[in-house]
Amino acid sequence: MAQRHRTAPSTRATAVASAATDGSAASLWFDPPIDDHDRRHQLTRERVVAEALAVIAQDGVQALTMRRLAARLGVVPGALYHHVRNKQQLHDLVLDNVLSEVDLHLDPSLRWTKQLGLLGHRLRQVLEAHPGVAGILKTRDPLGPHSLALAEAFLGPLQAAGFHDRDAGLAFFLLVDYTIGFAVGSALTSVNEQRVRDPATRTQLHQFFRSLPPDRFPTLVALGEHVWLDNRDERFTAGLQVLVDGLEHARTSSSSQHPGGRPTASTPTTRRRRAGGG
Amino acid sequence: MAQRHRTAPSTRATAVASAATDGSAASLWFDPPIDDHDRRHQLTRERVVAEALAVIAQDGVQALTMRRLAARLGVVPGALYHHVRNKQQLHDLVLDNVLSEVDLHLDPSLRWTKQLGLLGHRLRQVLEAHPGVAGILKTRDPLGPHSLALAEAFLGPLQAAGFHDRDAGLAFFLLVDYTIGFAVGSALTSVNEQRVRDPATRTQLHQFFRSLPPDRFPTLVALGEHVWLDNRDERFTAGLQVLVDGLEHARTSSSSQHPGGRPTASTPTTRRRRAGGG
DNA sequence: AACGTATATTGAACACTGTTCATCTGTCAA
DNA sequence: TTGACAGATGAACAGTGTTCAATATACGTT
Repeated sequence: MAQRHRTAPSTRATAVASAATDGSAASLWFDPPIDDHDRRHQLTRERVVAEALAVIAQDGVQALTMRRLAARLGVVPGALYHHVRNKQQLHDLVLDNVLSEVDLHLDPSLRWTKQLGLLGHRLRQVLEAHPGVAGILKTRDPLGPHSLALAEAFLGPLQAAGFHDRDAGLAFFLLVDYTIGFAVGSALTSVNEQRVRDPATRTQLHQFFRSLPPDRFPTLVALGEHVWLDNRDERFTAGLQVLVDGLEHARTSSSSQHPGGRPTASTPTTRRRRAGGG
Repeated sequence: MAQRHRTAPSTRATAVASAATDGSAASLWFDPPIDDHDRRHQLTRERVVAEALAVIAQDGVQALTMRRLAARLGVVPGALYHHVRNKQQLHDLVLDNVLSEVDLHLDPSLRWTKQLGLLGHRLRQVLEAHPGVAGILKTRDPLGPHSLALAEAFLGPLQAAGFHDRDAGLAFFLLVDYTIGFAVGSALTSVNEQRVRDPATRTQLHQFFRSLPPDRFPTLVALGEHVWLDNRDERFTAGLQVLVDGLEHARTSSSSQHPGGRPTASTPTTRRRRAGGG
């Protein structure tokens, strides 16, 4: 009787994973308990990766442990290694899976600056939707298909805008380094993504900044601690805008005449107001 | 006889750490062997941190293990916990120690863009001199004194240049997020700092990029794999330059009239060349 | 229809990791 | 000389990633 509910072997095994929570009431009554028999093919790489994403979404990437993952799948830890070479590969798969969520479709009629800004925002949004996943980028090289597709999406508008090989590459890295650096979070200053929402952490930092000696950190104290915590969205948006503006400025000023030089020259007429005093 | 070589307690214990490899020949001859007696006060927090830095410099931050660190110090693992609360604090101490190497001195007569560029380069240089240490920033909040001093150093020229509170904060984050994001390395594309020098990795990536399907990644294949690996220095320099240019552009165009809006508006006269086709 | 094979899973183990704590010991002060 | 005390010890605990012989199962073949 265990044969009845076998799904078609060719379909994506994600269907198997969602079989228990299927909408049809029939499956609720007639599906045998999964734990009894038929333990043969219930584990798939997709199911492992999906559950890994669930663990990360629930308790962060540091909680993703082979044993815990195996326990959630109702399986012994060693069983995972038949579907995943090691934890590093699991990380790679999770990362590529997350990056696949980035919508790469672009309207070519938009300005290239707008297109790049859109991509940056989408990438950041996806990365921050899976807390901690961006941290994987620190350890692993993202050379999965979706990573490369993302790179292609960035490079397309740049090349179309007139950036040549080297300059397009540099601009691409600038955008991506910034976006990921931002998403990885806590870059020298901000607090970890997971902790930034914790009210205890916020009040703790509040007190911390109020206790700083103003003589050693005058500007820091003057600007206040809100710079640290508030408005992550605004921070990223403003930064990305400045960055794209800089790229546009670089494109218009340098027409790739200096192959080895800097792509942008300092503006000739530098009218500095209040440049002297404090 | 074990009393002779005790250094003055008030001096920085870094001197103790480098006593064995000191330049003076006298210490080489007259210093008694450390391992015999006098195990009483030979362990200090500074010695622990210094040895941790040595381990990181030698085998990377992942090789920094309490047991290994203890073994190198000729001590049992539990002994470390009398000088360091836990491994997180050890990371914090290491990080702050590294950041203390950043030279924060700036010539106020220089343009503010030049000052910020200098700081960015110095920060990156120090971070990449200690491979993997930048990765600590992913996990820990850098609120040590040297981190804050670094923030102060960035904020000073910005404020002097005319950036007001919020804008100065945003610009500061932009610079620091980018620099650290770059130093953390391997942002979506590049290879880990430690691996990028490995010739095997390079040829491996070379073959990998040559094997890519050109129909799916036309721009990627056209640009070639040299974009990935070559000239990290140039990548950072060009990116930082674009970034500072964008900041200057933002400062001159927006005179803080829009408190909630974007600091930079898109250029009104958009002359697009080759904007249509690919 | 029964058999043998291929294979996913098991259970246990190995070598690690960070961390704690009762115990011991060497040093300094009284 | 004695006491107190701070720091090092040794051992243990719980947890980590990973490997591997043995097992049990479903499938393809005969």
